[in-house]
Amino acid sequence: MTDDCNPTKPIRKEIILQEAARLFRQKGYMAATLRELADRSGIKGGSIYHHFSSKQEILHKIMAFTLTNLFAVEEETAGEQNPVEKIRKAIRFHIEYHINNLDETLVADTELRSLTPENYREIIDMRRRYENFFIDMLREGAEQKIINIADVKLAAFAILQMCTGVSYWFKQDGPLSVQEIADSYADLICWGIMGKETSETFA
Amino acid sequence: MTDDCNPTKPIRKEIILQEAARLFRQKGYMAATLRELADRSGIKGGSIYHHFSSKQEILHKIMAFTLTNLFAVEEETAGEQNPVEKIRKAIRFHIEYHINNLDETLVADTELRSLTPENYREIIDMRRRYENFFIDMLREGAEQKIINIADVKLAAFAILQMCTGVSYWFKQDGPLSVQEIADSYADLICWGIMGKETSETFA
DNA sequence: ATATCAAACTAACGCACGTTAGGTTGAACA
DNA sequence: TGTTCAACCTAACGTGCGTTAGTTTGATAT
Repeated sequence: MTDDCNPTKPIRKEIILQEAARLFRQKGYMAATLRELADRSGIKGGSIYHHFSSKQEILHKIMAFTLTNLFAVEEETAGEQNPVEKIRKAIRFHIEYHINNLDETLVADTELRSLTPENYREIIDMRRRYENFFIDMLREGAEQKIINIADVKLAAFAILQMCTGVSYWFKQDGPLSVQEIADSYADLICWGIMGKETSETFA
Repeated sequence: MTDDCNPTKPIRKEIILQEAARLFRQKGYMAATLRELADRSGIKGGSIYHHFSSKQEILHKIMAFTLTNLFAVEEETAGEQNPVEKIRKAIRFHIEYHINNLDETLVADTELRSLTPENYREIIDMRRRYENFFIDMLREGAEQKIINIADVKLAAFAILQMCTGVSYWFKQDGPLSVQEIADSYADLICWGIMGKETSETFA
């Protein structure tokens, strides 16, 4: 009987997934080759197929894993009654997860068109469920007259697009911490460029 | 002497560019083949090379053309003194151009990594100039204490990301007009989800 | 010691791609 | 009528890709 906790056993598979996310992010799924992926993972080209049945499976695994993790936003915000505070928490979680998983989240966001029809349907469904969670939060706030936007669906798309965008420009050696960025985004979304204090001061 | 205004003369080249933007948007630059592009343009595969020297040149033309047109935002907002109104005008122009040129703008936004190094340098420079225009507008507003954001660069990235995102979800048969969408985005960016009236009412 | 099996290797397959060379067409001009 | 030339076609080229088949390796279990 082998030791299930043997750390060398399932590691190669995870290295491949991690390197695949990095490579797919840099070059795009189509331009990335399995030979380069194998090289970065420390094995030869054909050996990828001992761990995965196809290039497509690797992409699908990355995207499904990422979206599954993002659904933790539901537990993360479960206790919050105030709609605005709930949205703030969700935004913070979304941004922090994206910054902590730059490669995977960017791939999940940009490579939908590289999925086979079946995989596409599965992933787009998960995406829609995730979007709907944000739409529902906004709708709740709008019904309670706490937030004031004309079209909750449009606002949800706009907000998610904005927040997901950190994966594009964030660099590890930047001056801002993850929390600072997440808070800046949450403030911007809640109060706009006019800011909370400004709005109150002016009125 | 031929008629320079002959409408059949330069048309094929523009058809190819237009179909290329559509095709690149749908499948991505790498996954798009010149044979399918030719087919959609009404000619055979090799004939593309009578109009363009390479697939790469087609991509570069689309991106350079799009970014050049976006710089019209400078003239569009030139007369405006109030920083917030200037930003509103810029946002409206950005969004309207994106909606009116969905394919080209999305390609220009997502295919940077498919450019050769030289083309990449050229396009990324144009992009940075465009981003700087927005950063400068925000800085102006911040210096005049009219807008209230901690990090103008971060805010500019976030705003542009949000606005560029319309190219991803906009459908021609949707219920909202271009102006309604542009105004909703401008309001969201200026006042946040709390809205202008709400902020003033609460204070 | 021997058998087993996951993990890796090597070498090749068929295919589709970007690109090229050379030929065909048909309208414009002399 | 004959010449020219842009626009397009056909057929092929070399390349590099995802994938596969068969083999080697080395640790573990009997």
